[in-house]
Amino acid sequence: MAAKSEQTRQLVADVALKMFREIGFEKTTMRAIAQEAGVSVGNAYYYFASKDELVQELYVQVQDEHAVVAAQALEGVHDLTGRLKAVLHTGVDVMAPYHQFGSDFISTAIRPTSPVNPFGEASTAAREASLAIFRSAVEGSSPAVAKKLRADLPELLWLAYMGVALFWVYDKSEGQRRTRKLIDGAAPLVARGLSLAKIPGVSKVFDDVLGLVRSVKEDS
Amino acid sequence: MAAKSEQTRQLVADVALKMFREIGFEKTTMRAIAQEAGVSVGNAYYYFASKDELVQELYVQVQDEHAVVAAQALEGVHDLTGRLKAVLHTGVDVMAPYHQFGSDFISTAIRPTSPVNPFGEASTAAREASLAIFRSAVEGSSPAVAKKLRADLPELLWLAYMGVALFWVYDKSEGQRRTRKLIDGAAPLVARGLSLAKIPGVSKVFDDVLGLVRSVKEDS
DNA sequence: ACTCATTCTTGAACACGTTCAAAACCTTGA
DNA sequence: TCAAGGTTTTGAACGTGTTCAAGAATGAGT
Repeated sequence: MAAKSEQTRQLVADVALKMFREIGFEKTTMRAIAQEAGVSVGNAYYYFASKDELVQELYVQVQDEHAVVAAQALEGVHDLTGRLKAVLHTGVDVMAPYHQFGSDFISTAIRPTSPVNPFGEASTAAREASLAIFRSAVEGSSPAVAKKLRADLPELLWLAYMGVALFWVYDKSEGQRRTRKLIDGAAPLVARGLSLAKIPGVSKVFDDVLGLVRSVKEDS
Repeated sequence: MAAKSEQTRQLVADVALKMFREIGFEKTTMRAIAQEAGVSVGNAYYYFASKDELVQELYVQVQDEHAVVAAQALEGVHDLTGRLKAVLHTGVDVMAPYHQFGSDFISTAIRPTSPVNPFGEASTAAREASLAIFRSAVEGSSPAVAKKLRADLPELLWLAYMGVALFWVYDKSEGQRRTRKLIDGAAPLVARGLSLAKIPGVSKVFDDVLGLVRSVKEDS
């Protein structure tokens, strides 16, 4: 069976994630991971081409958990404000154990060549999963979001979520109180802002924003 | 005179910045800098506590140049759209020689403990200088920006500028065409969006946005 | 001119992420 | 049972950023 190989891989990943959580990114050296897992350094590299790939492992795991928890939190909530709050708060929830790790993570993730980069190739699956959460948050809301916004909104919200995550990393208040405050304040504002789309003067601006987003996105 | 010491410092900095520009961040090793400058590795570290501090040197220099060039470009331009474009385009201009270096720079800069972090302590001067540019762009515009927005707008625009810089780093189109497009599209939209503040329904939302920004900012 | 403290400079040494040739361990087929 | 071929594991070695004890150069006071 191929189980032995997979077992080693899992062992290394588990040990690494545990150490990331408990002592942070920098102190979790490849040598320390190997020693703690009872394998050689080279063996860890046989399964993970770089330390970054171990971070990627963490990223995927956190995203998966977010998908599950968010879906649960969305049940029975129908207004957009509530649905946004649900998705964002659960997002912060699943990241919480890694807060001290956050800055190193982002620093890694932001590099275009990193496997963890949320915009990059290697993270396509994780990004799609995350996008799907926002799509469901938007589509399931009643009263419904203006039709012309519905297509692009999930992506924009996801982008905003990246911003929230960035804010969270810098948030040194206890329990990241400020991030919670930001979410609670911003969610209703987004919902109200979107409802302004009915006002003729505003509608035009919205159209142009969407047009710009699309044109910049397509020209790649 | 203390000139000899300052001379060595400048030499190291100049060599480092030149190498950053020409061969990128990673290939510019501390050993290579030292060799090229004709000093020992330890000597470079006597003047710069870390490689990051050399990046900080670059950051400050680019900001200084931006201040000069932007002030020039603002002359004779009075509408907010034009002033925004001027500031943003010159910002991209001064960064241009470092585009390939950008991702490493941002990856360094985003770490809260880094001297280069634009939100951090060590960059206070550079950030203030950059903020001043946006303040002057807003204050000098006619027709004037709504009074209640005037205080907070520069900081928000600066934040948006950080976003533009991030976009620019990822922008692989030739000459960063897409970033230019984004600026040209976004500047008039911001101006038009702000003019909506007069509409009663919109005004309330604006107030709440500002309230949220302030409350999150103060609670630190 | 001669101290002596301060400033500047050196290069070996450390821990880190990463690589790689070699060894050890399977698994398969006869 | 054995040999062959593939998979997994090892640990020494490389280049990196960084540190530091030691030495050289400088300057101020006598």
